Amino acid sequence: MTIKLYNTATRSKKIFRPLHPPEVKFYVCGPTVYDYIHIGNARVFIVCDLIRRYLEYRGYRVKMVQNYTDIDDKMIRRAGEENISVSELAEHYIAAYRQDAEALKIRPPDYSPRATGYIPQIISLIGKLLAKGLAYPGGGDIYFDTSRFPPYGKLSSQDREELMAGARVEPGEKKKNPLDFALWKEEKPGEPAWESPWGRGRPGWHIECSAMSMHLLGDTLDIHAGGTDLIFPHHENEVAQSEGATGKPFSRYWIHIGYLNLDHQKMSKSLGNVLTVRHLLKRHNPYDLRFFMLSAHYRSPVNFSEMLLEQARRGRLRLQELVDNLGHALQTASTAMGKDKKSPVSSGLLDGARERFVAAMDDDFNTAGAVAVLFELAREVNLYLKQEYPYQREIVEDVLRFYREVNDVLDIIDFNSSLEMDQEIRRAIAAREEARKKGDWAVADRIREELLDRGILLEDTPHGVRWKRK
RNA sequence: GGCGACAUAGCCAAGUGGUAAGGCAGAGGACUGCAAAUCCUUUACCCCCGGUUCGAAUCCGGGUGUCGCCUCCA
Repeated sequence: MTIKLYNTATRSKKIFRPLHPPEVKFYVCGPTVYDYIHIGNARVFIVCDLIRRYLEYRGYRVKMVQNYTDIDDKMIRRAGEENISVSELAEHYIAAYRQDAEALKIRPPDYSPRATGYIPQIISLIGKLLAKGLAYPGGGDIYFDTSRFPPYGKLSSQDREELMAGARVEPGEKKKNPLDFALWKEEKPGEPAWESPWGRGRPGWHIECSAMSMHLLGDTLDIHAGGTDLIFPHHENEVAQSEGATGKPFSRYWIHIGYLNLDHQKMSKSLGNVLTVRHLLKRHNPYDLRFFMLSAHYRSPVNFSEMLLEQARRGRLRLQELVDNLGHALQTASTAMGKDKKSPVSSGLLDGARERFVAAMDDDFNTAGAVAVLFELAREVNLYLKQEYPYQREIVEDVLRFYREVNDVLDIIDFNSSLEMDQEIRRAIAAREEARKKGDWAVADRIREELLDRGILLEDTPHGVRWKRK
């Protein structure tokens, strides 16, 4: 097993070696549940799910944790605007996230902790940092003292001095140093608060991830992932808190997923160009969205537009067609013994494709390369379907099995797209066949048109009529 | 200002030393009653200028351009 992955911490691609193979401890920074997730969020979650699936495909046992941030400034502000409690807001958007994720074929993680469910662990972690002199009280808040943690800035390759120069100092700050960040915030009127040894209050943003990941996965994770914008300060701060408290490496690998822009612009509330998954799924197929995401490398920034999605849709259709056609071929395939040695589809061809698929994916999850392999194989298989008849059941099944196998990882093809043959449609098709036999093209074409209007597309193959949803 | 990423055909996109995968769109052809699907053929001065090398899209230096982070944005 030689998967290579790019580690943000070392800025290089290295062979992946988890601490205790075959187990992989994988933590993903999940959504702040103050709104519906947008297409950019979706990219992160789709990619992380893909990484998990691929690691499992390669024999690892992945223990995956993805949190919900259900208490922070944005949550409080939003709840205030909607005039509901923070926990009501959280419940609503957690449920919404689950629906969206399921629609996008994102498998649920093994654990989905909420920050508010880990207050005791957070308090104990802060206590440890205070005891070690890495944190200090400022007013009723508790801050992490970045000056006491020399490696600060290592993950994001930032120099402390430079960071200091660029840092903004708010008036009325209770920090000693502009880079210090809040571990615990003193209670403010009307805001949720919990008891702690240093008064009522709530956790800062960064501490929750450290507390939850270490509690569920242990002091050292194998992989920690999130969007690139989390590198600094969020992940830098997590490293400081966690390694400061335990003295052990926090995560062996850091994976950061590139940004998704909308018409070359960052999505933002102020520009009013936020595209939610919910909105997109009304008009688009989830497989098309997934295929779009996976057609570029996860680290490169990608642009999103209706036109690009349409382009992706047509490409994906090629693979979908292939699988549909194979399903159709299976209906007439013979069970003749022994494979035709001269067949363009030999088991060697499939093994070769699998090898190249794995090689691409092993190389830092090169999904674009992996998909290309599927296209190349598709051409060979189409050639077989075109030239060899009757089809041999064993060959058709082998190919289908292969696509099913890789699709367990990528999930870009719908294997349940064939539908029940409706009585009425069956009759219309039979009537059309009758007309065609008589050479009555006008009637045949009219029936085809009528079915097309109803979304049924007919294809006259040399081996019988096929129909599918348009 | 600091840190970092990226620049490959009309479009999307792989490719880290040996004269450029794959997809979309386009053109031509085959198949078809016509379609659809499919197959075949076809489309690249790899941003610019230097350097290293027998040889560079790929390494090094410089430039230009786009973008991200440094503001609790995925």
